[in-house]
Amino acid sequence: MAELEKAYDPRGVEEKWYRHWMDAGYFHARTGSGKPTFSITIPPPNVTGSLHLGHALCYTLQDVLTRWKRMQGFETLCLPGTDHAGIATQNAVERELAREGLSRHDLGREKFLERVWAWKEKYGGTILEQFKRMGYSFDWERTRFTLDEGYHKAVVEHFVRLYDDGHIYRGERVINWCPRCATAISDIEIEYEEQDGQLFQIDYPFEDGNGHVTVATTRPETMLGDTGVAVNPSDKRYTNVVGKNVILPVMGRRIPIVADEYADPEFGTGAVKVTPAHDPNDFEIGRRQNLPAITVIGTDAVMTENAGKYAGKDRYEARAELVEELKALGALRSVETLRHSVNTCARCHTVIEPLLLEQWFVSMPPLAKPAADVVREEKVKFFPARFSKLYLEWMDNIRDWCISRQLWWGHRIPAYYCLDCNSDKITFKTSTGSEPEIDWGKTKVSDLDVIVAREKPETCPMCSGSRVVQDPDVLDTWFSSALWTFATMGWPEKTPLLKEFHPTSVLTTGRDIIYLWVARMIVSSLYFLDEIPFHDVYIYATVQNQEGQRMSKSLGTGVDPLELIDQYGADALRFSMIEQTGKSQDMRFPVTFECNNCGTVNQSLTPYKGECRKCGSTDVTAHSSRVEQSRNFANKIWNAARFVLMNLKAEGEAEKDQGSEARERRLEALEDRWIVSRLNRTIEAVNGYLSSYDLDMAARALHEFIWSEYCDWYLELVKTRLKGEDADTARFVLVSVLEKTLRLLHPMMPHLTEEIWQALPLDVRPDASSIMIAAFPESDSSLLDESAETEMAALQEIITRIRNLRAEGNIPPGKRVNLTLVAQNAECAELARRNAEAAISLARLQSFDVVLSEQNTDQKALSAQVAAGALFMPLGDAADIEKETLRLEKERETLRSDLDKAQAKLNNPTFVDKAPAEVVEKQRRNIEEFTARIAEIDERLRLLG
RNA sequence: GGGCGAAUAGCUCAGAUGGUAGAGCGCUUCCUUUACACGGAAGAAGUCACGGGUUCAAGUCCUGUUUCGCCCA
Repeated sequence: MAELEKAYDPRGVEEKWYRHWMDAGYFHARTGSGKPTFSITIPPPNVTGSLHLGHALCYTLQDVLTRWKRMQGFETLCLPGTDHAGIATQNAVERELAREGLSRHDLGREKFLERVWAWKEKYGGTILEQFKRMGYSFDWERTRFTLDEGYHKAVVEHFVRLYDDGHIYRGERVINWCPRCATAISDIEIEYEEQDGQLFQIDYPFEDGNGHVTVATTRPETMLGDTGVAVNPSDKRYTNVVGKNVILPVMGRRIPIVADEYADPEFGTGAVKVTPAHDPNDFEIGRRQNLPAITVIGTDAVMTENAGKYAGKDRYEARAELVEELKALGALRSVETLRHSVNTCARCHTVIEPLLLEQWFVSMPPLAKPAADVVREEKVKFFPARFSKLYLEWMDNIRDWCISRQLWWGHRIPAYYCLDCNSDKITFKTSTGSEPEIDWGKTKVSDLDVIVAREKPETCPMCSGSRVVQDPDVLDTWFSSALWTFATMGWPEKTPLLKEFHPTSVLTTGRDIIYLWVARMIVSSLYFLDEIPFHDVYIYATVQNQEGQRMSKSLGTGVDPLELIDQYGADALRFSMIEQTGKSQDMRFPVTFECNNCGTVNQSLTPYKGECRKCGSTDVTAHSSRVEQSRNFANKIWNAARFVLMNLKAEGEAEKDQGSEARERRLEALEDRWIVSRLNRTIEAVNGYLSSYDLDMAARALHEFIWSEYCDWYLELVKTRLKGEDADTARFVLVSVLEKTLRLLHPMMPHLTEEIWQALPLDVRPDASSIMIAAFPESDSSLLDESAETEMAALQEIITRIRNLRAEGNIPPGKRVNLTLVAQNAECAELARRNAEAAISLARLQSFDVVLSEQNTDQKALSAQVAAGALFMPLGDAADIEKETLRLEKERETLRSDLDKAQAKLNNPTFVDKAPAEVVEKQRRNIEEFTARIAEIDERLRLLG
């Protein structure tokens, strides 16, 4: 066994063990093992992604659960993968093209897709490689990508079956259009942003010239497409104008006033302009009232030819000019500034343009019902539970889902059109090439005869012609992610993997994608497999920076965990994140970066590159007091292990023992019984907390046990014994507790625990080639020892109080002093005598006298009360009488106040009457104790004179 | 406008089922003692956001208010 370094250095160690685990195939889940299974399909990060602390938390939690279950003997699958992320990835590649002065249209669909695949091959694996540095035990042999061949088959199957079952339809709706991304997006991919805007009130004159109605809008340019004005049927003000016409200013179009419930009499003037082509609500009004829809803004956010003289102008330019014109016409009644929420694209924050376009939709309500029920019936459980309410509210008010995207990167919709059968309904571009190119913008797809098929038809089933083209759109990325738990396992094939590992055990994810993803996975799994996709949904905390901003690439607040790993090690990062995850709290995780080149200190680096924001140097050091704290913890464990190993080595060879459990039960020494009892309580706590996803509590329990009990007390208590006759037992307990603790800690700090564990003598370890496949400890209640814990607490109090007296008395650390305990009773005296050696050693005493009554007490002494009695530390002339007097008086003061409070309670008849007997009894004991202590102090003060 | 969460030591946070508030960092004093200075010992520090209520007893339960964050419309 090599000599361990004085301080733990994670570098090298982490890499070494990770490679070892990979080579040994420990991460790989086997089918047919017959063991109970535990499975996770990790939320696939975007292929465009690079790791930030939010990911680090999410996947660390999953790795902890996975490692824990694996050690418990489950056949464990943690399946990794990435998501093709339609818009994000296409954007990234388009940006790259733009730097070459090209657009995707310059390349054409096929060439562009080649570029994206090349880009994916180059950068798409980055985040997975970063996961390896975190130590995640994912089954890399089963890594999936949402666009790989088998997965695509599943997506097509998904679409075709839903279509055949009548759940997918084409339709014209006002959808959310992002002019910058040039695609439709779903309702939940828009974000509301508070912006300063203006509210315009515009007069629409009656066609008969008698007055006008006033409407209000924040988007005046849409008025060019108005085809009506709606008022509430119950609104008395407008009863007699319903059915009359007004003249749309500027356009001069005659439009009717209609009665519709949508108009809110309380809001504004009670009359609303109706623009069916540019507002989803207006679209509904238009349908009900038979109003035409006139599109005045195009997909490029430029006014169309229907916008009259504003045709060809940008939407904002048109707005400004139109407002001027209305002003000149006297139709502009008022303008007020208004802070209102504006819909923006969640990806690029461009203001969304609601447009009337033809899209593919999934009709959600019938699908959502069973998915809501499984949560209501707690077949799928949320942790924390309150998130199920959020889920149910959304599911119960579900709307149809727009699934087509006008992108090239993604799963192309498996819908085909025969050019011959539809020749009269298709508009062709005037193309010079031989192949006729369809102008999809001018072709009304819903008029075409459609063939939805798993594979492209060779010939048209109607006319047997071979000129068949595929729908140009691709599917929403979430449409494919919805299959993640089972498509990754081979669905639609009935694979053994699917049979054994689905439903998965738990989904760990952020609350921001409960709707986007969690809900849709439940829907799909129920629909296609008739089973839930996962039993539990564990929603984890959002990681924020010092200012409470969410960590995100686009905000520039993302912190690359690898910077922290370089500085502190992966185990330290893992542990510090786990220990800080709360149930309800978001998690602030401040990190500062110091540039070693220019000295700049700030809280972020250049996104993606990890460069100093000022000088661009990559020689940057990350600092985080949180991670540092866990690094210190790792070092503490390392050194405790070093101490244990040194002492084993001193004997020449390890302890041989027959059945450590049996030996644990025969322990006699207080500290042995105590530490074994505490360990078993910790094991119980850790298993319990992990079961309920309270990983932070589990981490805290381990931290407390290892540092404050094993290191601070057990190691110290055992030191003298290691030199004596009982060294053998001491060594046994020392090493067996350490060994179990390492296994208990392994899921959180995998590398460190493996490194130490492998250094332990073989005969103190379970029979396993790696700690990661050794059994996870189970609590043994027969080893819990209440009396040892009580006695130890008394001993700890005595030692702490003596140390306190030493500090008060300014006694040099090396100086041994005499000490007397006047014991409360014979039992306490016995306890103290039993543990005299420990007290002498840990409190550095010359002598420790235990007596039953105060006799010949040196007048000049410091004193303190403990549960077992009163401690006296004679100081002779060295005592600082004045200081001690002051201290005693202060203590007496506190005691009196405590006494008064206890007395007041007991004087209250209702308290004595109603409070539980034990609570009343405790107050009685308090009074006795406080009174005795005060008397004691009075006596001391008298002696001190 | 509706919903959810948060407010506890200088900072960041813990505090099942109500019974006199805890940790880490920071701070003060002492210590390089043979596992660890990435350490040890001791210590100071809190009207538990605010107002009502329930209760013998409220950081904890109920209710209202304020501030902050997030979600939905």
